Parts: sequence; structure tokens; C-alpha cells
Amino acid sequence: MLRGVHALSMDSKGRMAIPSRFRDAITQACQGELVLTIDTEELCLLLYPLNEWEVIQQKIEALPSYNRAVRRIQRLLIGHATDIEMDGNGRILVPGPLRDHARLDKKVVLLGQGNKFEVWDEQYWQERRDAYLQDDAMDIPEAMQELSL
Amino acid sequence: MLRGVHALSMDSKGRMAIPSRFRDAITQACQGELVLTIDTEELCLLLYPLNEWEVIQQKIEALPSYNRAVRRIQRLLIGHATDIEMDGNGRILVPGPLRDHARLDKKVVLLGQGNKFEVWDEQYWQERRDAYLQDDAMDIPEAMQELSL
DNA sequence: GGAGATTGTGGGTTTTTGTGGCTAATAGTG
DNA sequence: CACTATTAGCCACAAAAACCCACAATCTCC
Repeated sequence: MLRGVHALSMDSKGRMAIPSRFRDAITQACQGELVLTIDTEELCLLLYPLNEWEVIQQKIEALPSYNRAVRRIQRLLIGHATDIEMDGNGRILVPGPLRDHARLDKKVVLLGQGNKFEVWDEQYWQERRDAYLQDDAMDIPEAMQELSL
Repeated sequence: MLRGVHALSMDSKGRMAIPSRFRDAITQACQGELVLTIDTEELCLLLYPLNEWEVIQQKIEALPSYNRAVRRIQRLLIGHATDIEMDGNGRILVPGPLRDHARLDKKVVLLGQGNKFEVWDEQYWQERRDAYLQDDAMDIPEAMQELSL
């Protein structure tokens, strides 16, 4: 279960450390093999353990390809998905194109989201997070009405 | 069952003691493993025993990801949820980012809320509490109409 | 009311973790 | 085939977290 905010820094070669508390779990789940792709709705990257990603990819491929919205997320998600491995120091290398897309600078944030991480530029994440916090008057979908925390 | 207000202090490293009356129960329920996250509506933190939290996270993750209100809750709640353990002295370390978010200073308040605690900055809690006391003219939802105390 | 136990708080020390830089290896290019 | 640019592995440093012990305030029980 991946969760939590983790402020990290990328070095000049685009490498970033995976927080050590997750390394063992990731090594065990998928031998350190990860898949990095872009988010279709936000300016951030998605980092999946390989086994989790494969489930997702199958679901996406199974969608009806004659639908425009489907073609869109197929091209974007699967098209940008890149295999990544943790090195001996528990770091991953973020490929240049993906780095550019998410505007990643030196300071980045790794956001645990259950089955995946999101990777954000730190400053941009703070802006988006503040916006989310203020934006508390959205339409609450039915499925959420009964949620009790 | 967690209840009561407990005034505590955080030391310079961001550690705070769990009141001893709860320690045994927490150790028994979840081996001292807790999850700390932010509240989406108020400036405070939520502290769950791990077993309680996992139920909640599963519910949140099961919601449809392409809904905006859902994405918001997922990013805020799961994104900030951090695993925490009690140390040998029955204390927990509050990670810097969460400390900042709730503006926690030296004096904090732990507020029992049944299945979780809320963590407030003491002074801010007093302000909010007074506001709650005065604000007695809200709309009462249907489920509360029949409530008899 | 006093002695002992318990609880909350503070500080110092060790260990771990994240980060930067250097060197070796690999792949791509002319 | 040589040269360059990019990637991978390795080592070392600094900062942070975990651990341990000690004191002080509080509560309990006699």
C-alpha cells in the first residue's frame, strides 16, 4: 500500500531516490521493475510497480477502441509508459521526455496513491494542493455521500 | 473507543506522546502502527490505528477515478497518509510536512473521535471550538432529525 | 501527607537514508 | 573504428530519523 507525501530531489541526471520504506515492498512485488507514464488529467507522472501496471494496461486495452476518449487515453497512457528499474541505491532514472512533460525541476514530490505513486514538481504540487483544499464545494457523487471517515 | 481532549506538547523534533491510557489498546489493535493524514475541511490532522485506516482507504480507492471530487479526496487523504509507529516511550513523530499543514506549534491537542484522533494546534483548536459553540443555527440533515441524546 | 510508581518531556548518540559527485560501461553517430 | 553523449554503478558525505537513557511532574496507594 503506497501512501504519503515524500519531498525528494532529483540530481542533475534526473535520478530520484525511492523512499527506503517502500524499497523492500517494491523489490518483493516486482523485483524493482516499475512503469512510469503520464497522467492524462494533471501535470504529473504515474509510477506503477510492474505487476500493478499490467492489470491497468489490460483494462485499458480491453476498452472499445472506436471511442475517441478511449483512443485518447490509450495513446497517452500506454504510449508514454516506460519501463524503469531501481538501481543499487534504490534510485530511478526519469527519462528526459517525461521529466519535461511534468516540468520536473530539482525539487519533486512523490505522492502515494494506493497502487501507484504520482510524481509532481514540488512547487506545482503545492499550488494544486492548495487549490484542492479550498475547493471544498464540489458536487459530491452519490458513491461518496455515505462515506464516513 | 477513542475520546476526550488531551493537551500535549511537541518537542523540538516534532514528537508527541500518546496518552498512556490508549497505548495498550493501540498496541493490541494494530501493534502500535498508526496512520496520520490531513483533514480535508479543517486545519487539523487525523490519526488512525492502521486497521481502522485500511478500511477507509479501501473505500476511497474503490471510488471511480475519473470523478473530480473523488480525485480530490484521494489526493488529499491518501496522498498525505503517512505510516507512523509508536516509539519505546509511546511517542509518535509527526512528519514535517504534516506539522506545517496543521500549523502545529509546541502546544497541541489530541481529540478523541471514536475510531480516530484529531490533532490540533492548541490555540487554533480553542478558536474553532468557540466558533462551533456559537454556531448553533445550522441546517440539520435528515439523519440527525431523529437523534436523541 | 509521603513514598513509590507511572507518565510526559528533553537531550545525546548511533544508525539509517537521501544526495552529490566520480568513474566505468554502453550505445549512438559520423 | 574512433569519439561523444548518455547511462549505470559505486563511494562518501551530511542530514534526519530511530533509539536509548535520564529527569521531572503527576498520580496512586498506603
